[in-house]
Amino acid sequence: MSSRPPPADSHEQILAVVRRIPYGRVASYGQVADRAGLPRRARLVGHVLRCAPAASALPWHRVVNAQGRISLAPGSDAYREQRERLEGEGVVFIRGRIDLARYGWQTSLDPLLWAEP
DNA sequence: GCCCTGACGTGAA
DNA sequence: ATTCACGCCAGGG
Repeated sequence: MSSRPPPADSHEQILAVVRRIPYGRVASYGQVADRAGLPRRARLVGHVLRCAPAASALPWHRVVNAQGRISLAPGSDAYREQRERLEGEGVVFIRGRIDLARYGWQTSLDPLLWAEP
């Protein structure tokens, strides 16, 4: 058996994880890779997303880098589209950054976990 | 085949 | 906060 999943499977795994990111939340490339069973393959996630058609139903915009910043050239069309999609879901940008403690997927400050009665 | 680049991450200085 | 180095590896030239 292979110690590593074949490329095709890796792509499917990554896409599957991205599809699971909830509305209004964001996940980092590393987090997606991790949950896809591909630790330290953050760059592969970026590559897969780049190859993925923008017209697909994939919520690619919910994937940002570990600093809560959009990893696309600031000012580019792609950058604007990702930011607009996220803001449309209620995600707030502060000086170009997203507070991962609040909008990150499955973080300790998840409002659902700390919700008061 | 080799070399460089890149939608990244982490840790150290 | 910023810079540097290293790990990882698919594609393109």
